[in-house]
Amino acid sequence: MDLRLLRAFLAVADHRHYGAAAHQLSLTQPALTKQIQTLERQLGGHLFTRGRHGAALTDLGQSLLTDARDLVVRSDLLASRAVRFAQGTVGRLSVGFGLSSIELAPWSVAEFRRRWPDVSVTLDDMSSRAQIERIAAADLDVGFVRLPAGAGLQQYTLRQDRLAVAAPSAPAGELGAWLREHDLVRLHRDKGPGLAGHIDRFCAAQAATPGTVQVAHDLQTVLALVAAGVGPALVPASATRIAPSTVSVTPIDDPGASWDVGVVWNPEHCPPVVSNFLNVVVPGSVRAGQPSAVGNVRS
Amino acid sequence: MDLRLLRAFLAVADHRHYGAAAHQLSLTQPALTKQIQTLERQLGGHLFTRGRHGAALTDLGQSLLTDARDLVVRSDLLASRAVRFAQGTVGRLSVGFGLSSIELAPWSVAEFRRRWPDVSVTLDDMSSRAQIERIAAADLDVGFVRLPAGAGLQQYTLRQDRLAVAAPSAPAGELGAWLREHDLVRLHRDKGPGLAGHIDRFCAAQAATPGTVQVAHDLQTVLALVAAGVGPALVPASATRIAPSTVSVTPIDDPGASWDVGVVWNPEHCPPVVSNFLNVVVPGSVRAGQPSAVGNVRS
DNA sequence: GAGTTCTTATAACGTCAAGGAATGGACCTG
DNA sequence: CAGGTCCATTCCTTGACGTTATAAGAACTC
Repeated sequence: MDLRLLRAFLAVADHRHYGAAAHQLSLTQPALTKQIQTLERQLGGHLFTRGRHGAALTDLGQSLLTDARDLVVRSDLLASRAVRFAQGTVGRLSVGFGLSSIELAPWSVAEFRRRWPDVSVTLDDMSSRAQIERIAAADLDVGFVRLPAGAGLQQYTLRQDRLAVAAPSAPAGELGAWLREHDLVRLHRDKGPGLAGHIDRFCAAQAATPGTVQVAHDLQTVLALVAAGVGPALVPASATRIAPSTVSVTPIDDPGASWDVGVVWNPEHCPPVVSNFLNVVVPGSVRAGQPSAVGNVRS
Repeated sequence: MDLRLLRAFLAVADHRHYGAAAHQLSLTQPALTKQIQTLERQLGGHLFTRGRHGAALTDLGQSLLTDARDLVVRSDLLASRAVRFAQGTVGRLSVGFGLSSIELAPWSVAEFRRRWPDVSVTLDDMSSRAQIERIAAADLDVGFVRLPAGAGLQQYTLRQDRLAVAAPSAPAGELGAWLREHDLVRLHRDKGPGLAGHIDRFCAAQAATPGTVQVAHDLQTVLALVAAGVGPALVPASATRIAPSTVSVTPIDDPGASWDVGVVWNPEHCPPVVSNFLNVVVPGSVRAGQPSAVGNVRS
């Protein structure tokens, strides 16, 4: 069953005239005649009764008509959907975000949704480390994470973040000394292994090893505990926004306290939707439209 | 969108191996490679990631898979249905019958239904004249009628029928004299114009012009009126079976009282279902299976 | 790490069928 | 009967498809 022959059949059925049908198909009449003859040979029966008034459908032709139309329409739909999918106009995209990107991800996703409304976007909240693992496994498309991402992945730095002291009042005196005198409210390691590691390294660099007053499972709670006077905490400066007004957040002005935040993706798994998303986040970063092009489209 | 390419795509998707897929398609591997490349070029994206372990579907391939399967299945269905329709294995058949063929038609149709269960048969009850008109207009496929059918139609004689006298008791004496002494219960002309004409001609040949006692609209009623003593009637001898036991039916032994009954069809409109039906009615009358064949079926 | 063995991709070539131009033939119309 | 309108046929060119042979790449083996 060749769709080309079915299209020929439908054209003739519509026009009831070989010449007109051939013109519509950009063919000459003899070519069309041969196509219809081929189809009739394959089916084993005549599709049209030819006569002075042109071509009229036989019973067989009539019985074929609706289904043939249906099939041709479906094939066109299939093709157009596939092309749009290949262009990233439709499809699915999963985006990861976490502590490091509370402000970055939502905006990017909203903008992407506006530009590509037919792509369904999934937002997943998880630690930078988990994002990176899943991106490497091609299980997640892109992520907003604490950099660097690691080998094999591509990244783009969007901005910097740094540690800040969250306490009822700003710490007085030298920071290292202050740290040596306080135990900290901490975020559970699993919820932010990158952050935890960073805090450890920074404290070590300050020659301090503060203990743990209490562990919380999200940043909101950490800040609430700080506000309740349980103890101070080291938090990302970007968390200022979600801090209660009774908590003083003091960014730490030290190179060792800062890190890069950016978007990460897997160059081995970069379908058009991903390229399009990256172009929203970092305009001009990736050529858009046909990143996985395979040559010229003919038909 | 070429179904051949979709089949290639599905084969590779199933086997995840070009060689195996090519074998299934009775192709060599390079040919299959080219088909997939063609499809990928048309869609504008890769369908498979090729590697040591064969070919794995990309997102694009995955998104195409179910719809492609559906389309291919539908095309196969369409083709097989069309072929069976062309062979007369499925389809529609309208059969006409009337007074002349009360016993012939039902048996033929029943037998045909047994042999070709997927053809839906419509039985239409109408006069021979109406059947012939509709057959000539290709509005009815075949009919069981009083012969001859007329120009342009083909017919086959199945048996003879003749007039019979239906009366409370068999007519005594010479028939012509008897006819001249009785008025008749008659069937409405429109219900059996052929029969009515035949009766008129026969009576005229017997030098009788019997009047009309009463007109009924079906044969059953005519016989009931006879049984009720309203008057005698001339009816087809084949009507014996439906006559009440109190009515004596005496076939008339005269060449002028008999006629042929047979099956009629339109040679200009003789799709396979019709040929198949005729083969049931008159085994061997028409070559079965591919009466409207158009050459050899290749694919 | 060189060789082997899996893959898929490419090159070269022959074949066959699709399409175009010209022509034929059947049928109606004036 | 000439002219017009259809579809069918013929002949020819071109290109697409498939085959054979070979390359190229990646993952094992020893």
